[in-house]
Amino acid sequence: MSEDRQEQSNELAKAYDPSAIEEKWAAYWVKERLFDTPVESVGAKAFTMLLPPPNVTGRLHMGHMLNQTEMDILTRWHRMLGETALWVPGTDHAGIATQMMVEKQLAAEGKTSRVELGREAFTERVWAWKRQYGGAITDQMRRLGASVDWSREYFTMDEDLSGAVVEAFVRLWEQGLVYRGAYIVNWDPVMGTAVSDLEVVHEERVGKLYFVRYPLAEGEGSITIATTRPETMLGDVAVVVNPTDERYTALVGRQVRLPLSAVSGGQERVIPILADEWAQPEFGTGAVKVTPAHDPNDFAIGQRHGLPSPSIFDAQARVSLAGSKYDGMDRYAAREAIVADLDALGLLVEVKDHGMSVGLSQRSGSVIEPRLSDQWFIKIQPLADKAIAAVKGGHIRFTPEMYEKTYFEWMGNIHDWCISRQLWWGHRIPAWHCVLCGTITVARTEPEACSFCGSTIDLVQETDVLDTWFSSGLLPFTVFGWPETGGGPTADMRAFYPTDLLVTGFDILFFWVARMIMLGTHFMLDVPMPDGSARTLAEAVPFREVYIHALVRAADRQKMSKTKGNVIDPIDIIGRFGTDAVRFTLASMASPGTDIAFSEARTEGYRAFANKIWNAARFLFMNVERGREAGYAVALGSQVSEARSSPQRASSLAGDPELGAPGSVPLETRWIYSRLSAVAAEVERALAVYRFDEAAGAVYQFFWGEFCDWYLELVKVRLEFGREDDTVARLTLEALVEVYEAALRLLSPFMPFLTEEIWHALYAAVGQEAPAKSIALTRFPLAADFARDEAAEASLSLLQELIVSVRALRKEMSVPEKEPAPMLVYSRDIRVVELAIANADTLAKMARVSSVSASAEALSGSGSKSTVSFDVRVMYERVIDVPAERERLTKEMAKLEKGLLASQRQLGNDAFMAKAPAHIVEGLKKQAAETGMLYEKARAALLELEA
RNA sequence: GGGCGGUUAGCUCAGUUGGUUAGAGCGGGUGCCUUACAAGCACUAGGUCGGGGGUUCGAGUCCCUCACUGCCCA
Repeated sequence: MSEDRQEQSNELAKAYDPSAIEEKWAAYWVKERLFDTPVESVGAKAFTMLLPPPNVTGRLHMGHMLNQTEMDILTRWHRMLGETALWVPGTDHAGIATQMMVEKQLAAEGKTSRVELGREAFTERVWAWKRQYGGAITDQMRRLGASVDWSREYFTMDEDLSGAVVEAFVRLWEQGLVYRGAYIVNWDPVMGTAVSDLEVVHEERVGKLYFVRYPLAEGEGSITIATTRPETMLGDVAVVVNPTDERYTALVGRQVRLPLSAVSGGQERVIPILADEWAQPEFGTGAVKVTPAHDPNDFAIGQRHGLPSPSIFDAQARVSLAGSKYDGMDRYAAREAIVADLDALGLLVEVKDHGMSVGLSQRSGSVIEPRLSDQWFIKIQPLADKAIAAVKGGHIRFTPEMYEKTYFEWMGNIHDWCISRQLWWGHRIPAWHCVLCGTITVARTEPEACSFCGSTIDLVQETDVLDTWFSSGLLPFTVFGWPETGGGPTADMRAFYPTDLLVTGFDILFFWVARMIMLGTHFMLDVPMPDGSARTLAEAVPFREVYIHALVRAADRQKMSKTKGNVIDPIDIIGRFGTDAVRFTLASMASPGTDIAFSEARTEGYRAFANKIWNAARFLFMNVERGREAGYAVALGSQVSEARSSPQRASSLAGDPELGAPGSVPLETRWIYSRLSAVAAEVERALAVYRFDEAAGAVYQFFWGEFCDWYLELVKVRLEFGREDDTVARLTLEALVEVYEAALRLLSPFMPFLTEEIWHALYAAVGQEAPAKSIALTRFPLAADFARDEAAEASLSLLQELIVSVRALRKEMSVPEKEPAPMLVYSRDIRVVELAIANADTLAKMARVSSVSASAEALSGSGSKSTVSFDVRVMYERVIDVPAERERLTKEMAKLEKGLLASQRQLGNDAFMAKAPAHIVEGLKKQAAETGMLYEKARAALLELEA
């Protein structure tokens, strides 16, 4: 057995090597199904989140990693608080992105195109691709250690989710909230589909503004119009001028001949000159052409004036005009040809450079062609109204709060949502066209007959599919089994809806967050509560809180992009520093509202932190082993130590007479428990408001700055085994292990791998069976688990001040590192002197002090240092560097004087004295007195130096 | 054009409802291979809080204004 334990305690390698431990635990968590959350397991409180589903074509990037790190920290934290923490993973079929990818693949392989393949074969091909490669991103998630419930993993085109999509669509249709019609939409000519407004990105470009003369149909004269798109003139139906524009008043009502519009050798078309508010007198010549089928504004003008809307482009944005010489030309080739022809005819007046905003397809990058076509829309206002009410009513809270403004801004100006896509990969719209009568029948399953004429043979299913965001907008309830069968909510819905929190980036605030709110409030209001009562808006929302995180940028604050070549691959960076270090970096840099400039230097620092944690464990194991050799067995979690249960003599500042005496709990142990309590409180406070940076900062500072830098050093003098009475050593060892174990739990949501590894090793080292399969299944440390001990904190900070003062003095006096020197201490508070004397061992170890003596009088001058609480002198012969010392003292005096004057000025201000709260005045008085005292001491020292 | 942010140490960022002498990490300087850790330890320097004005007993924090800068929407 002891040999076993020996092996166990040596289990930790000398150096921390993340790659050696992370994959092992990642696989273990998945294999053991530690984070599965069956509905039967739901306790009193559930904490539910949905993972923003990555595209099935996706590869993990830093944004995912930030998102998942934050969600995982929260999930692990809630789970450790004893709640049923459910985090649902899944992937999105990502219509356009996936179809585009497979098409590219087909092209690269030189195989037949999508069209040649045919719809059925093509979609089968996409499925095959999905089966083979679609798991890449979820595999990467597993590697990150994301504590999701893999048993609930979904894909948006799974059978049940697809069924829910059909149900949602049909209900919206039945409610009159879906309509179909010919409208101008954003057309992506590369993908050959309509896209929504949100999928169009605008880019500033320098184009040309062409001035073209249109001759009047009758009589002499012409009107010159300005356009950025001369090629669309083939579809012109009018010229408009502003009604107030006196230059053109006489021309309104007359007609022009449209140049180049003749087809098959016929006549040029004749179109009217009309007055319309939309024409801006200051733009170009003040006269503009109207092409209703290829410009949304022109379409509106056409509607106002009852004009026709001839389309002149096909789906690939090629001219489609039988008999025209431009027929079949690409839109840009047509532009060149038309401009050349106009020039030849003397109709091209001028060409100017012109800055303009060009709409590009988010996915394919092609220039959007506004196009008149038959599309399906959702009448959005009724949904938006509820979505606005949900946030206004406080049923959904945004963090940072300012995103509420953005949300309202968008919701207030929302347009109907074009939900149809002319793609093959996606949820096919459940509508059937009757070839006979043209009626559309929308149904849950293929209808037997036309709903209008009853024809049973000529029904053709709609070829369009739904916008990807339609199905993902339904996820908060479809993943829990909506639509309900039998009228009531499903068991999952009862337990998990509404979800508690959504963590996401602002880039999908409108795409996804807003749509979930609209669709969630719309559909879920109809689902009764578990007790049968009607559901209120507060319970219909898809989530109660939204936390919007920042963008991860490259170190130089540039946006990461493939073209710039500055993309940081998380898998690569994980390979170099370990997942825990990368997670910690992201968490500690995640302050709300600020983008993260990802810094490798920081990651390096947090790998060092991981290494620190690692080495602290090795120190611990070494001492556990030493204790065992001396006959002590450390027990973990089986007993509550004295210090943990109650602070001792909370009133005493210092000078505890029993300090260090047999049976008492040493000062630094009381202190570390108190600090542990404080840091647990801080972490809880910070995580509750999504301040990952503050939470991470707090555990970092505690572990490194307090536990390692002070506690581990301080206990070294206590851990002397084999004495006649080694109660102190035993108590200390026990506390050491207990505090460390608690610190591991505190750290584990942030650094799950490292803490898991050490936690198991720790139990092995003390020869106990771990109380859980994973540290993730233990309880999170709470402030109340450990006693705050103000007295111990005050005493220890005095001791720290003494140590730091002596170290600084030694350095100033160039005392050789290894040479101990005596110290003298003076204080008006006798307890301070007693504290120093009682802790002479500690001072010896920490500050190389050979002896501690009390001074009867104040100390100043060379070799001494004063603080508000004490004077201290290091006794050492040395040659004083007078100029250096003079400079230091002069500088110090200047600083003190400045502070002193500032506080005196304020204290002399009657208005301040009259109006400021008492504690501020008192504090300032105390500060002024202390500063004055230190100033006097510095002055005395300077005088002595000059003497 | 409309809207929302940001500007604090050499760099990257914190800084709660206005309150006592503005913090951290990295980087810099000096000294240490101190038996957990050189991926470490100790000590240390470094800031007119973008400019100007205002409110207040008191402003990094609130208001106005200017400059620079980023993002979203049209």
